[in-house]
Amino acid sequence: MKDTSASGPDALVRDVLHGLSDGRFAPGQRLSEPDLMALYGVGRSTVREALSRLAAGGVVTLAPHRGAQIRRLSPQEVRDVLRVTGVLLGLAARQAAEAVAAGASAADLVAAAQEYDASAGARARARYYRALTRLAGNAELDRMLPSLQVHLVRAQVRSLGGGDAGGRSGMVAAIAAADPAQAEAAARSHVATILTSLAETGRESGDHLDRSA
Amino acid sequence: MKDTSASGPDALVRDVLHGLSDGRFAPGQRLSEPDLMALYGVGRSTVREALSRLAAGGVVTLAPHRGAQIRRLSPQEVRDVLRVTGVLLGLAARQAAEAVAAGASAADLVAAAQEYDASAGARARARYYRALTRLAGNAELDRMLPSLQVHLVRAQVRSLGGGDAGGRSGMVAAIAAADPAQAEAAARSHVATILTSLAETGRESGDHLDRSA
DNA sequence: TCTGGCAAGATTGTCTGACAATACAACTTG
DNA sequence: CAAGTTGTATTGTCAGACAATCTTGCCAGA
Repeated sequence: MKDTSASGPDALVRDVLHGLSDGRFAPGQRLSEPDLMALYGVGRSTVREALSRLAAGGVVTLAPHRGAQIRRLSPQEVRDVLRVTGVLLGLAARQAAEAVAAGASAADLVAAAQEYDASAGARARARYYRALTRLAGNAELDRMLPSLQVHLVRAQVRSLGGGDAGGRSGMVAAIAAADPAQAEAAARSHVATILTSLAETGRESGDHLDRSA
Repeated sequence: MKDTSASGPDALVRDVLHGLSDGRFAPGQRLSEPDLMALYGVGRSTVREALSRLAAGGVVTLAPHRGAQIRRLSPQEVRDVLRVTGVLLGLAARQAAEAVAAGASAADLVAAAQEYDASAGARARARYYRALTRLAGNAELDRMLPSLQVHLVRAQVRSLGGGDAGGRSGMVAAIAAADPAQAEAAARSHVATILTSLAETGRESGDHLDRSA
């Protein structure tokens, strides 16, 4: 209903991801093929392809003969995702700093980071990450990072606001200063901070129970 | 032709992956849907689903209206893959060491590593990695590591034999000794060694020239 | 009343056939 | 020989169909 601009399955995938951000889709929700066919006005092939891609990206789980549902992350899995995110972000930061040391400009990244700090929107975040991975110039990272379902983490733990901009800005500063080791360390400690703050809020406010189907 | 044991698309995906190991499929090779239909005796839906999964895993590239072909990695991309592999392997080693420190047994991992050193076969390697990720206990890592196209790297650079068992054994030793930092460092230097040796052989024997578009 | 099994319905997995859209190849023509 | 045009092959998507499987509600018996 939102973007009908892209080609078939892509539009569906993107809309589900957007829907995750703005609350139209919730973790645990079932996605039956007939529903999606009616909702988007496409055939079963297209729905199936889109679900397949979402499953490959880890956004939905696809149990045989039981359909697809938006993946719900246990607190343990959230921690796992964040740890993986940490090292990959660390590598991205390191390679970005190396690129700056080799003469690349960090201007785009700095600008995107500032914009992200200011708006804290999904759009700004996407731009920020894109600037980072582009500066890092690692195609493989580019392929892996989105599949790290930051979407899901965010959708499930609302407490992750725009906070801790300090850790991020420290990382960006290290990149701009062309200090690979420092950049990687900053990225890791940034994610580690999120991890510990997450553990605290989880302890005091209880975990999220979503009213699923 | 090999495993017809699994359910439809899975069998196809696995056979293509196996074919990459034993040379039946080569990077750059085109995979047209009619051919695969005839080869495996399945319908287009199944072929399409399998290709979709392979593309999601980065094993094949899927250009619109131009079909699928097995992805060919440029030297640059090989380096990218290896760097990502390095940090992820490092995280796995770290978490495995943490698990050992928390009381888990590294016996399975040690056994699998020895077996791998002895046989250097694909089977042993798979078992070794599985033992490692299971010990690490990080579901996300488990999901990401296979999608790292180490298959492609191996298919493209033959020089990656069973060599450098030293780096691996050092890593396993650090895990067994429950030393997370050392385990991660060992994993990284292990992959770094592979990377530099790769750069050398590439320099002396000429790189793979892909007449790509 | 509660529990266990059973049947009906719903959903998915896969196949077949079809048509439009696009890319690649060969051919014609100036 | 070069440029444009046509033809063919392949892919993207739809529609319908059927078997396999899961889920749900119901019924019989203790």
